[in-house]
Amino acid sequence: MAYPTINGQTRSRNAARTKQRILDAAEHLFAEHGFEQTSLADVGERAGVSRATPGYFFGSKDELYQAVLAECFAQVRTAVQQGRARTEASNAPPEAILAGAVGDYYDFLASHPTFVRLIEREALTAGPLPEAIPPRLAAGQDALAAIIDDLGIADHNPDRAAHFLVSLVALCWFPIVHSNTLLQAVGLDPEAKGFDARRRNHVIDLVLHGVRGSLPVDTKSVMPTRAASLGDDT
Amino acid sequence: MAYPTINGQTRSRNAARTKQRILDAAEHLFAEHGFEQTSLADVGERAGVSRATPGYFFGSKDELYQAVLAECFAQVRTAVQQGRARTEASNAPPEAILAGAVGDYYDFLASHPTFVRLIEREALTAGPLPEAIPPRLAAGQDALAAIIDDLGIADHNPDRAAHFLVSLVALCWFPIVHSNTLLQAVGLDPEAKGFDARRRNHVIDLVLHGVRGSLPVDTKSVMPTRAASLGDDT
DNA sequence: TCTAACTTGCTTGACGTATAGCAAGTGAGG
DNA sequence: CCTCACTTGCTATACGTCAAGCAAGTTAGA
Repeated sequence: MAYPTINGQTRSRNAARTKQRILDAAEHLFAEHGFEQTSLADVGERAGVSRATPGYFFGSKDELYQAVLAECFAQVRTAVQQGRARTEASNAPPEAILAGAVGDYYDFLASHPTFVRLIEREALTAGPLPEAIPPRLAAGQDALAAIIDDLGIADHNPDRAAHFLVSLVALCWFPIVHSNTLLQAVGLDPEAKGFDARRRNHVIDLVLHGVRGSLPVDTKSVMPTRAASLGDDT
Repeated sequence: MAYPTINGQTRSRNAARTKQRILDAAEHLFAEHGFEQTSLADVGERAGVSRATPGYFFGSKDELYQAVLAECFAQVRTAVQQGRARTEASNAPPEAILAGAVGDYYDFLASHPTFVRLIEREALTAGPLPEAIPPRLAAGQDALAAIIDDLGIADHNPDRAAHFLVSLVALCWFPIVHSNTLLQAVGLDPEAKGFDARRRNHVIDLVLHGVRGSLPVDTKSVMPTRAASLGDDT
């Protein structure tokens, strides 16, 4: 009668595991329904624990959210750092490197839709009004700055580089957020086989042509190796 | 002590005006804080009426939201139609037309940030899970489809056109939603003088180069979205 | 090795607050 | 005076948080 569980068995006690389960459940629910729209009870239910356990481990709902965000940003940072390390080790021509980076970024986002949704909500919460910013936003801002720093941008030619970076992110990001609205409305199915490959190539095309101006670009020599190998994704 | 107001004066009663004020207040608050995070009391306060007046005029919170959405989409539709009419009247070359359309679209979004935020929230609410879709989404889907139709897309070569349209929207859309996160992180200030002009040129550049680069032989055929379909659509 | 004392993991109950919606009231203007 | 425009009062519900409690696990001492 102690720890009633799904099948009536007594559950083993394991703080680390439970904490991680709560974190995972929270990440999914926050991404899917937003912060205010997910209750701690929801999180507990999805994690297979009781109402109050999320609060027990994380103190408050806000702190749980912070923890989720932190974990997400940590993922991105390691991904960015890995990508950068690989780039530095390669002797490929700049265009190939750029194409590879764009492709990698696209693949990362496409395989982490919950992250994208989470950040998108974050961006909307950080409204243009100079209201007192909820403390849960600070972490995100800092992490974002760190990532930008990891990318090694912001040194030379800030404005033009910045616009390109924004465009690049936008092109990869947007179809994920709007997969159920705009994409559907224009007849694109993100679930379709090969969609990600086509979209990725389209983005790379746009960015390379943009970077090169009107100069012709040999697209094929620039394709990342992964473009052909990936049929579908997670 | 019936209708206490800001200055203690008796207020005149005017249903239409009050309704519009409530609608405006709701649009702003929904866009700024999201649906769940704005209470009817907030709307009432901002509109200068009492707690329950929004409910009195619109029945329920959901219906108020629907009304807000409907008004927003109506705005977009008229803007799209006006733009299209102007395009049809012009004899400019396809590239100029495309550039003009992109610029118009950018300007519209830049001057309607609440609309952008509203739709962005909507897109996030329409999660990938096949849950029962809230009725408030239906209006958006319909209006969006109508707009696509107005633009005369989806005729020939739907996939390429669709991807270009998505990219175009993404490039204009993204900086508005992420003005306080990514843009700030990369050192771009959307409030700075001339930012919109620079961004708009950047977007037009990217799109034009992309269009030109992807099908270098025949420029006109690359823009069926705009140039070839102006006269006909379903 | 047995067990009693103690710690940690987790649950249930309770309380305060926010809020959507309803119902009854009240005043203005035709 | 009567209807419409609008208000205040009330209720039900949902949720975050706190506190008490209990069981599983751990350590210390015989």
